[in-house]
Amino acid sequence: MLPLRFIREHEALVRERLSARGGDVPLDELLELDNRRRQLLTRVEGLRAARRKVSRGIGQASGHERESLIAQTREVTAQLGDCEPELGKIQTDVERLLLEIPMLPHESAPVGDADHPGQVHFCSGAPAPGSQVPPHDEIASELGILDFARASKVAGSGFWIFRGAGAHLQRALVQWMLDFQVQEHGYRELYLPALVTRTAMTNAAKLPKFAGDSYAVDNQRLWLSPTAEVALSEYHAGETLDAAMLPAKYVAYAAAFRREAGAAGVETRGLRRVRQFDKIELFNVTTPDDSYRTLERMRGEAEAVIKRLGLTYRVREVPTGDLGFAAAKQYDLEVWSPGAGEWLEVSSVSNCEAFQTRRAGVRIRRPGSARTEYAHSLNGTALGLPRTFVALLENGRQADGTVAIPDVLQPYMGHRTQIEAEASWL
RNA sequence: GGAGGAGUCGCAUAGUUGGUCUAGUGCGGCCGCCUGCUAAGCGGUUACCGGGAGUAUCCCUUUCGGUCGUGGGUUCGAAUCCCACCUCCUCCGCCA
Repeated sequence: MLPLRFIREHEALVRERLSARGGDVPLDELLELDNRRRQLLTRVEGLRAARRKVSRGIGQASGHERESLIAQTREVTAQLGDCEPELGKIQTDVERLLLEIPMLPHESAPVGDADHPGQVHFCSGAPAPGSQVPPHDEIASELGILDFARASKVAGSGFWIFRGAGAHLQRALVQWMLDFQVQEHGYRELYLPALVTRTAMTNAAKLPKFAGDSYAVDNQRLWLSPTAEVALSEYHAGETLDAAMLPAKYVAYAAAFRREAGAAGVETRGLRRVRQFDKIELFNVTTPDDSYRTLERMRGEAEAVIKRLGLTYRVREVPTGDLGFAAAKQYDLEVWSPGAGEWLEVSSVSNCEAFQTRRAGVRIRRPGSARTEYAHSLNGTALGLPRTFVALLENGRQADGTVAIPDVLQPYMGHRTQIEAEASWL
């Protein structure tokens, strides 16, 4: 969240930056409440100070003097009773509104609405036109490695079951992607809980705004993690980190759960939009002056995965109207799906600056300095598994119907070079 | 799931007949003094959030309020009493 004082003191800037995002933000209501809050607070604090001053003498006093002092504080307490409840309500409301205000877009983020394609930053090569590749779900069912019908019996719509080489290929992807980030880019691997607290969800800025997009459990006390980013951003909550040890680089393999309410149709066919999917998440904690350099580095670390898999891809510099709630700047990485004839987002890399760390209380202290400041946090996918799987099937499909396995994955697949049709399954 | 115990300013602790707690002490950290060097010693300092004021753009100074796991309650007044919840520890039960 944004600091209230910053909003108050830089109202024009905040208005301008938020308008680049579009959408309604309750800024007027917030500022009005804050004004009232400060008036009341000054009054309440004055009364409390007066009460404390008198109250301190009661211990030593006795007799009439004591009675008189108690009567005085009783009077002050009565006055407090008139304004403290209102102050409490206002503070609750201010807090609630503050949570609804998104991160300010960075000045370098291209201005535009959600339908704006953004700026295509880099393209590894134009997709081959007029391709005859069937969509991934057809390829997969020919091979017998993917089963939607049975998955819907088990869990309803939005799920799938991998069989045989399909399951193996996903496992290989997970293993390789983790090893790659650890070995090539110096990441530390974490394994995280799939259930996260309401507090973690709120601090990561997934609540209250996006409550409807996630699954709640145990009377909303816990939530099924919609992304490993939630657990990762809470990992250092309440800690003051040594700035000399930064950046902290974490990689985690985790399932992500999303309700995807109302999503159905051609665009969601097959594996493209599902309610449970695996991904490899990158997360960095940095000093404020290093976060934009880190953003570029992380984009490169995610791109490297796509390159090694030999996929056609592009990088979108996400326009202000399409930024994530907590993101000041964001890159989306998209791979080409020849079967569907469209770009599929397989990664999103964001700099959230201090938006999450302020909520979670992640601070840093620089060597030799007594004071602390908020760290910056960045998250990125590298990569989302199902859509990567789609692209691998469609790009790797060979004339005989088999699918070539990328070189980097072969060691993880028992040195097989291709996937053939699975035989003898029930 | 059941029964006990515990949560205090980085760490360790003191603090329960409610008011001299403006939370003490030790360790660690930081600054300084002393000192061929180091160690020891001596002195000082040591959290976070928020309001006000200050020739101060979130730094700083000062003042006030809040924070003793979290949230309520009792009271003129709560670290201290009561209730709920959270976390950890011990034991029992159950379980991959």
